Amino acid sequence: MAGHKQAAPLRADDLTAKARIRNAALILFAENGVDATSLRVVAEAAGVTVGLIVHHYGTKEALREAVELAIVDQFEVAIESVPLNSQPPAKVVTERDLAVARMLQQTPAIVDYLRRAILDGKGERGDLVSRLSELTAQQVRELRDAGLASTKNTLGEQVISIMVRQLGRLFLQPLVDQIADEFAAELTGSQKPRLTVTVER
Amino acid sequence: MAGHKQAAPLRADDLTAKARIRNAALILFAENGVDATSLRVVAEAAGVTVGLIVHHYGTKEALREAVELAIVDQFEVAIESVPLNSQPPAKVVTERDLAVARMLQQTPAIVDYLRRAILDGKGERGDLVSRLSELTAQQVRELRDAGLASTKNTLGEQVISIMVRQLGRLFLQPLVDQIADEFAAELTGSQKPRLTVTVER
DNA sequence: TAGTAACTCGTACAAACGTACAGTCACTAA
DNA sequence: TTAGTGACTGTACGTTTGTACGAGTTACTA
Repeated sequence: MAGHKQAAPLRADDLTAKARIRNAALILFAENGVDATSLRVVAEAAGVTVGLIVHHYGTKEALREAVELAIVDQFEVAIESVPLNSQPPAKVVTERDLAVARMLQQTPAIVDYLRRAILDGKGERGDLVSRLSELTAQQVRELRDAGLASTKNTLGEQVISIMVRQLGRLFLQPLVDQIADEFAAELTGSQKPRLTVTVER
Repeated sequence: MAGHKQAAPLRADDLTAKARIRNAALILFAENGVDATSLRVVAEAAGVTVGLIVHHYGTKEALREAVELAIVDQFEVAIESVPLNSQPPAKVVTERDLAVARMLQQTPAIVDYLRRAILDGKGERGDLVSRLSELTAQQVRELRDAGLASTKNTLGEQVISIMVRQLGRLFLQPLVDQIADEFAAELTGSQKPRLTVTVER
């Protein structure tokens, strides 16, 4: 299942038109939402015409699917960049966390897209969130088999803990930033507040 | 500034058509987003025709404004339902928190709408978030004048702390719920996990 | 009672959207 | 060379959207 990924580069200058379309769509979807982004502005951003988008992806929904697939891909690549047996198992967890964090920081559009996806998520199986949860669950199972992750809590609880800790802070940051900007005059000198999200029970 | 509010009831059966339109819009905007909600479905939900919406509100943007105004109104009413001098000042804070929490629980559409508003927030002054921040700031100032709230942290920090603690949990809950549903089989017996959001520094 | 203002409806329209399709170009295989 | 295939363009079409507007109805006032 963890086959060799081609990793579909999200950042490069010489890409096929098909990839340029997908990357432009990710950025625009993340920034303005899928509904508010017309295929025409995607085409313009990618330097192609609307017809070509239809040619390559068929429908807008299929383009969205491709964008989400690319996002899951990035997560997989980041996680697999730290193999299970490469380090003392205690370090694998924190290293993988770091790799994902670096990936998200390098492609902030993914964070923005995820925020919207979770918001609009119809909770259907096959959802983007579902796929990421499954990915996380696999990771937890791996760690358990290696005798590392505790088996005291249920798998579901561990998955929630990981994803919410990782994503929750990123989701709430815009709220913090906006408020911080408005009271910038009174937040003298000190850096912007930081969030921590914890899951209990 | 804290004049007598007419409180614009959000839940009642005998309302003017104008109010029914606003309430239907709040619910539908919250559920599907503003862009994905056509004036025609709002009209149907309110039991009127599209023409009447235009007559009362002019544009869709103005209708959205009215919805947001009604939300801010609800917050004000909830806060002012616990007057400053009604109780020992130590209790005023927790009682006001409770009043707001009750209001949000009673009208969950407000929570959903807020989640979307923060997401799409263009960060402009006059925003919904801006207005709520200002409302919170006023509250904090009142408490400071009463000698209750600490003046050790800046006003901005206190506003962020209050709003994020109050709203952050509600925003992340759908994420937790969706994941919890998918691992329902493994979350045997135990209730759903609970979130806590804290702000540092 | 007459009149006027507000409420409500139904229709109409321009703009924007996603999609379909015919056609052009470049390149490869036979 | 010829036939064919995939990338790519431009136009066109049907649908849905927000908005405009005239006409009918109700309610209140003089």
